[in-house]
Amino acid sequence: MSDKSFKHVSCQNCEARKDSLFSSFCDEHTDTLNDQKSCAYYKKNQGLFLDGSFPRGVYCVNKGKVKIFTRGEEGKEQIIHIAGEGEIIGFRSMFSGDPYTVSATSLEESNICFIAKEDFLNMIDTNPNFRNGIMRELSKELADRAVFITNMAQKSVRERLACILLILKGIYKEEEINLTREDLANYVGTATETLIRLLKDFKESGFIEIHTRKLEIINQEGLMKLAGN
Amino acid sequence: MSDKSFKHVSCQNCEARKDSLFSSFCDEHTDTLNDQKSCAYYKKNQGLFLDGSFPRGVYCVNKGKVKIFTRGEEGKEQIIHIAGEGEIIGFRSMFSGDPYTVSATSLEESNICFIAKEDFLNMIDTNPNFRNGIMRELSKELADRAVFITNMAQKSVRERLACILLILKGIYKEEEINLTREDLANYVGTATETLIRLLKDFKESGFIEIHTRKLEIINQEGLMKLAGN
DNA sequence: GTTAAAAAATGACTTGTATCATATTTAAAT
DNA sequence: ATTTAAATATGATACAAGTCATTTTTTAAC
Repeated sequence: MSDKSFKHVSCQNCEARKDSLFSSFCDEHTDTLNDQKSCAYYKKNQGLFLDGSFPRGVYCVNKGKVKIFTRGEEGKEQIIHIAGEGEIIGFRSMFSGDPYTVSATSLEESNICFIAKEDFLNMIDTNPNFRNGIMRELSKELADRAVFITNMAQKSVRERLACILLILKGIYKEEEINLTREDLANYVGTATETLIRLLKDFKESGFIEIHTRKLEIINQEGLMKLAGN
Repeated sequence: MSDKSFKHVSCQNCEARKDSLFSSFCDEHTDTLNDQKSCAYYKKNQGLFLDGSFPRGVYCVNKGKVKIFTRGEEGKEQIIHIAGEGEIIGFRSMFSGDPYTVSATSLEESNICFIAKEDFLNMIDTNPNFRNGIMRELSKELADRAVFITNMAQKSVRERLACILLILKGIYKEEEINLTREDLANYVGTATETLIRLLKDFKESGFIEIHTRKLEIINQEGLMKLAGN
């Protein structure tokens, strides 16, 4: 609604920071971060950055959700990751000097802060703790993507949907999962029609409840068994 | 053959180092590296490390090829990457303290050096150039894996085989591609039988020549067109 | 050189999932 | 409230690719 109300968040009191790579910052570093960051409101489906453009800095999600995706040959999206509160976005591209290889778009009304490239790189250089956190995060994501590749190669769409719903449960926590069928299909890696049929099936099997667009997981155990990892 | 003949390679004269992240090392650093590294011969299909075990250091390929893979639910391998000369293997796990999430096995007779974790981490801490190289490499691989995921989700097996053959061309250079049909299938993410049928088809279409087990690409243009990225 | 084992190849069959067409519901706009 | 557009849902059909069974070829072992 009111853009203004969203705009000014202080890093010192930021709830999201506690779950972020900035959580280890001392008071002094936090003050500096707060001075350097700018904060912006994003409405639903607003782009943060586009594949091919050059990175000017990193983004940190204060509130909301952001999809990270690539586009295949015919322009079809493949969602690689959905970032929630506390996640830093786009730092992979900080180190290479190359343009973005993925795009990022808000999935709902979001409040997202921005840190300029030079400030971010300066943090990396001067704060070994932070740097280690970033490297750990890069490694973790690399591992996640190896699993993702393996799931794509070896699991059925049905199994992959179970996997993704569990991942989404971790992101949406107590909230209901709120994605278009198309986005969900583009995350699972299937056709929208197939996804819709499977959701119906999952509902009838008692795994989920469907509240119009929103999904609620009601049998996590069952999904885990189906997902198989 | 003779294990001994393989064993002692000096970093100073190492051809592979020129294509590696160690290429920027000054003479002094190279001498230190040479003192710290140990060198070992691996016969074909010998494991370097296994998923689940704890990393003690990193490996650097002097000669040969190494497959990096995960295992899916029923134990089927999914090859994530094939490392050639000059590549450093297993550094992702250095930063997290977690066990390996992938396994690594030599694909042919190989000569592979080893650098202990503490020595490697010390290089990272004291050599900003090297550290930046490592971070750039982590980022690059992250980007590669996003593309891999998208290809898995959106391309046909036929298209994926074309992609993988082009990647292998980049790794094997002028050598013929020398992988078992099973390994190749586990890279493309398909059944071995399907892969064999497609290879025959590619041969009949004039894309490749098959010399028993070894593959030679004779129409790179055609494969690129088929692969579509 | 002969034998045994592993890898590669081929055939027959089945099925999961994509595609295209169309209908219905929900959300947005006037 | 009505209209329009977007999202969701369902049905019918086709085919890429998996699975299982069997044969042939290659490699390794003795």
